[in-house]
Amino acid sequence: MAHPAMYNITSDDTGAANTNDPKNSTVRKGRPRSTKSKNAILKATNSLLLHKSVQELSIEAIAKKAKVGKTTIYRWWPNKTAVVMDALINQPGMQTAMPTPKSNTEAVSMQLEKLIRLLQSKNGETIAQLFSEAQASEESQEIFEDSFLGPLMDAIEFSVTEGQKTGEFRKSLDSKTAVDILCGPIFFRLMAHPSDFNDHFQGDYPKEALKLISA
Amino acid sequence: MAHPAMYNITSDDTGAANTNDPKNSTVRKGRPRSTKSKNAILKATNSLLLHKSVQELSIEAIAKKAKVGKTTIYRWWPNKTAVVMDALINQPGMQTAMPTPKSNTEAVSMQLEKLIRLLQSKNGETIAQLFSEAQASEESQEIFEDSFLGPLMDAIEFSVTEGQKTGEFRKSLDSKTAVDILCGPIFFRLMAHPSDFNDHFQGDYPKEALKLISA
Amino acid sequence: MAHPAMYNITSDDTGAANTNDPKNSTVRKGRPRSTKSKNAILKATNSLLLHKSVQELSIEAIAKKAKVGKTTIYRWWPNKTAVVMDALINQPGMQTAMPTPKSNTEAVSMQLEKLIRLLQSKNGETIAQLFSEAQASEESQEIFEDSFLGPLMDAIEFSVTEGQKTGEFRKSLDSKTAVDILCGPIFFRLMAHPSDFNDHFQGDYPKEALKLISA
Amino acid sequence: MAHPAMYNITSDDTGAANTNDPKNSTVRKGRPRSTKSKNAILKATNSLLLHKSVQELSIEAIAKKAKVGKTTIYRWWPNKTAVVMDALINQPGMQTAMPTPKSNTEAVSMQLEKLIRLLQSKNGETIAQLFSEAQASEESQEIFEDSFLGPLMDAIEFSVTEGQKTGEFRKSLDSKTAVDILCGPIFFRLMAHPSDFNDHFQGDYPKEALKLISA
DNA sequence: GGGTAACCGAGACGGTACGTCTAGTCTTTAA
DNA sequence: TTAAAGACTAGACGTACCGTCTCGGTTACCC
Repeated sequence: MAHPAMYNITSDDTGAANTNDPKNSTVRKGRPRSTKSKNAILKATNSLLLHKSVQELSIEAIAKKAKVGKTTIYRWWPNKTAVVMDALINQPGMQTAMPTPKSNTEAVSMQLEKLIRLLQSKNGETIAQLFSEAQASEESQEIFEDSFLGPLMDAIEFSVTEGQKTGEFRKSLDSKTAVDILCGPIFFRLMAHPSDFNDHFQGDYPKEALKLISA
Repeated sequence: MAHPAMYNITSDDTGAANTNDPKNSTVRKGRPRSTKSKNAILKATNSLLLHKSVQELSIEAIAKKAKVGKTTIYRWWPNKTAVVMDALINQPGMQTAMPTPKSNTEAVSMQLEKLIRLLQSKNGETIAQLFSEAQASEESQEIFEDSFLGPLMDAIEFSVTEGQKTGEFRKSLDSKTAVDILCGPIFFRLMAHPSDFNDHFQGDYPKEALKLISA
Repeated sequence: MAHPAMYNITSDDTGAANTNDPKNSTVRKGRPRSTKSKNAILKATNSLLLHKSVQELSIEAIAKKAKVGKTTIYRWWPNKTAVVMDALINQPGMQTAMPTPKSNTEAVSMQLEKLIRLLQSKNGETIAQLFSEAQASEESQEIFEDSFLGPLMDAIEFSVTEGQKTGEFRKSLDSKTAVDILCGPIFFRLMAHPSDFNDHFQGDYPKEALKLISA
Repeated sequence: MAHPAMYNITSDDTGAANTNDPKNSTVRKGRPRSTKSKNAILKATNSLLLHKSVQELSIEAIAKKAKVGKTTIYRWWPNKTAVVMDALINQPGMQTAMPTPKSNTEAVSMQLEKLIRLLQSKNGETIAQLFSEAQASEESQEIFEDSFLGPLMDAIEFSVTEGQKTGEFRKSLDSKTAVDILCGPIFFRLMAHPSDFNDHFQGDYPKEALKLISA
């Protein structure tokens, strides 16, 4: 992963390296990355996503809208998926914290509900499209996994294994399979029947899903 | 759906209209569709899919490989998804019949096993890519739904509702949700962790899945 | 020139062969040429020429407008130039006879006036475009020469040589050069400054031109 | 005339704008036009014209031969006519200067001879084809007029009016008509009887033509 | 304060593929 | 045999983006 900024989620790439610590081994010479340009790019991307699908989006259009050179985009993100991923994550109200749960059952339930809520928003469509982009290229796959799917699944898997230890969930299930059983139907419905997604999944599914894995 | 051949699956479009029945109101005038070209196109598509993803595939490349004019492709299929879908379905050994099951439980089990087997082959990747293409355009979505996903899901849903009537499966589950619960994890793993797909899903999943919906 | 109808001007190709004389050695078997189609093609061509240039015109468009198969056109005319040439000539009021002139001077004058009148009509533009088409292909060149330019120039050349014999025109000029001198400026202005064509050429030019060659 | 380079003849478009004058309001941003590509395109065009007519020539073929993207051609020239015109003019030995004439009669004679010499070369055919292209489209017409025909005719017209003032040429002729009379026959023979062009026109015509307008 | 280095915008570059168009040919049924 | 209909191969059209490059300029750090 040679890209300098690694398109990672929350870090403020800019300026961080140019601290006043003269011993910092990663002192950056030259003109620092422009926060203005970065923000313009992410903002333009989000704006374009309101009317276009990820697939319809072009780097060229983003650059034009953001009044930025194409090279500036390519310098910091390896491909479209990375830009969109970053734009998505940097939306306001994206990193809402969860209240600490009382049990692992409650934890999983809350996590599923959060996921469903996320996918029901306008962003749901975009995420489905990113998931799709990921099928086309190894590189996009990795980004989607690292930035979105991985953390999400890891958190759920953690709660599941914990719940298995406490006896809340049955141990016969492989924890990874359990996560597939919990999350699979959600993504599947999102992608296969997007119009039905909101209808039935609202409050019902998490409860139902928990039954599937509870002891 | 204005396309003449409607990219439908098994029908032999050619010659069928020019029967000996002179009263046939749909007598086709003009030169009939060339079976040779049709086959060349489907064959070329399958051949190219061995080394390329659906997204990398281009109509131009298919036309070149099949020694066919681009217009001939555009005349009969509305887009790439349709061509690939058709090519996939017209592969040898694609329409294998299933033995009649003894119970609805067995029926669902067999259907899931068949699906998993299908997705484990080289075609699995292609299907995942078609599913992805479907996210990008309404038109592709429709084709994928009509030609692949719809029939498959309908068959499973039928077995599920039958099983609910006989008491094999619990009635608390909406039949559509049940299908999502059965199929979702399969597709999810295929797309999210393709490398793990073969490992764990072989024989285990269908049994496990059945537990989820059985009474 | 293997084309059966030879796209020649005035002959009524149709029916002529299928006379009632059974001993006619050139009896045509099979379905006779359709006069209806022929007329439809020529009419469609003329109609399309009202809004399009010869270059913009396509065989396909003519066939469609005339409700005729493309093959029917290709069977009887070798190319677009031939069709347009034929359509032009078969327009009503195209073969107006000239009154017999009193002198060769008058003959040439009348011929030039007729030519100018012809080129001033809507057909003038079309003729310029046919002249242009002729530059692109040998075949079109031949058709334009045989059907339009040749006869016209021959007639003028005849009058010129006659006039040279009678002493009306000076003999120092090669008769072919004389024709170039008489006609060249007309065509040149038509093609180089079409907008100025009508203005100055109306009645002036023939008189002026005659001075150039008169003894 | 929105095209940046205006396909004009002799100017060296490249770099010219980036002079050392810092106040130059037309500072060129971005990567400058590639002289290499420009030359490759013109060279390829000339090379292809040796074996093809202008009409047979395709932008695609030029791009391929010049190893250049099609867009690079479309960026700088509005159409095929413009490219060919530019290629023609940028040939070596195209802008040969004329010796200063002693009289207007001599001037016109020299101009006509130069024109005939030009049209007798391989370029003659190409020019006839460009003249033809110009009949088909308004845009091409303008380019041909501005780049070739206009300057040529203006120069001759100037000599004619001068000659009329000095009494060398008769004043009864409108100067524009005079130019048509001088040049028309040349172009007419070139286009109507290209095979006869070289034979008769060599040295005879200019003298003959001058008689037509001399006092 | 001059030098060096990485950044920035703008936009041209070689390419690939798009979906449309037309050419001229071929293959069928009907007249 | 010709006509009509329309499918066929072939290939150019002009456009849109791709990811790279090449300019003139800017903004930091370093000596």
